[in-house]
Amino acid sequence: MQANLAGGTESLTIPRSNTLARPAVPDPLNLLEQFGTTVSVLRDHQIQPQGDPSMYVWRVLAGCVRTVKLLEDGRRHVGEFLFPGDLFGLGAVGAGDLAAEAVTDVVLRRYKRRMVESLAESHAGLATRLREISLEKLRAAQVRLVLLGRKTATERVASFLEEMNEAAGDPGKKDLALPMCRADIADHLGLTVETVCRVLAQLKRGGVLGIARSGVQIRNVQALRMLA
Amino acid sequence: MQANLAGGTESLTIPRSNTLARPAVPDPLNLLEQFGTTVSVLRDHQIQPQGDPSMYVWRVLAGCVRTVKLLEDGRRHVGEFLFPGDLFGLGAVGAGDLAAEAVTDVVLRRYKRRMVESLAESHAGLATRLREISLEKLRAAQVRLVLLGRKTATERVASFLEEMNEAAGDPGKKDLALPMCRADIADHLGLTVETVCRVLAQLKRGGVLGIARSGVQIRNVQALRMLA
DNA sequence: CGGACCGTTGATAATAATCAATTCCGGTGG
DNA sequence: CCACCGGAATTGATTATTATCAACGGTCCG
Repeated sequence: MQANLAGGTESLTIPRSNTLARPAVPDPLNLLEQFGTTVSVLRDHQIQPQGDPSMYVWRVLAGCVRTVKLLEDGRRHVGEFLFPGDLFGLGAVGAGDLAAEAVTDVVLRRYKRRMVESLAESHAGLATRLREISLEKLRAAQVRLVLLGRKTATERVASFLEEMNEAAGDPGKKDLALPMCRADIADHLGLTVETVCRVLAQLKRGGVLGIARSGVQIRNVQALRMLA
Repeated sequence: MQANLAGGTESLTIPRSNTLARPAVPDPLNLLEQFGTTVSVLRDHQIQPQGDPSMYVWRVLAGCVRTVKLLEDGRRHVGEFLFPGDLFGLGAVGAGDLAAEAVTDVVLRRYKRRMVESLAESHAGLATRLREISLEKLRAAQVRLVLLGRKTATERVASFLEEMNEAAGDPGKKDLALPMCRADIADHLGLTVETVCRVLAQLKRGGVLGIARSGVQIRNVQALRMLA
């Protein structure tokens, strides 16, 4: 299970910006572009191993990435799902000794950490932007701490679907693709696969969702928000 | 429940550094010092309310602070405990719409957010330091996500005690003061007060701990580490 | 067409929550 | 200084939620 490198594929659309709208102003992250390398990784293959000193910072161009921590006894934790536009590996792969793996076939842009850091030293705008991103991730982590610490299984699943739906943008569309498998979702929410299935089934019975193999149809946005 | 301001109390020792050793080099955080105001807050009083736009960045000089999120239905989550030397409020009070409250009587140093940010713009060293701190908090949050998502009650309590013990420094001393009440610990670990008590009692029966009202004595460091 | 893997559903067990007393301190006022 | 009050801590009994164990169905892929 190693990363599969590939050249080519230079320009790709990046539909999802991981912070708020930022219209005309050029994103300081673009400063990195010229120093990046494009890398492709096949589905379920590892991008960066757990416990690595993490020489690189990555940006997702296409596909979906998960960060994973495997405990000694086999328990697994999925930290976050990353989509096009998202950065990871800023601090020990999103911080905390996690591995990064491709959920789907993935195209990534890779930057040398040293280079990113020296560039940030000399360019205040970039440094600020990186700090913003870290804080945004911190904020997200805090929200998830509440989720894992105090929410029920149903609330967790509902919150997850909401989050994925917002990440997908397109507020009109109610067909939500879920590229990750149930086990990934379970390990992300601190539940078991079975519980995730049961909650989904229950939401379906309640008319809130339609369920397909790799996605859901949101039939009642209101109800979902109430539950989350 | 409002913050009680107080002048005076200019210089205090700050025993705990919130990152790794940093010997002769002057900490860029000291740049902020001249712009800070010292504030005292009484035990259990609020330092900053939940949902505040958070005009200030704070540093703990003495005492213990908790960040708290109260859900609509009364469920409570304690984000982190902060000790002398620790910074909070960098992004919406440690990020994520949390309130900050004094666990004990507390002395704080307060800095205007705008000032911190403009200073960071012009001083790369400070910007880097702030980014380091954010990443350190992010790392800690990731570890806690695994804890809340995948660990048992016993593992959570053991991990918590270890963490507090390390934070307290002084690796020789085995008497660990716990300034926060059981409810704070429970809400930090995603458990109930009763479960925390029961786990502590069980650890005591196993000879791992001695228990006092506001602290524990660690009798078997090995065992505690195993459990965590 | 077959097989493996993922998802789903069912039955049972375990962990932690909830409900309910009771005890233990710490602080206060007599 | 001591008795009392009140909140926090502890312990016990029971319940609820979710995990675990097990079986089955469907679908995608070779």
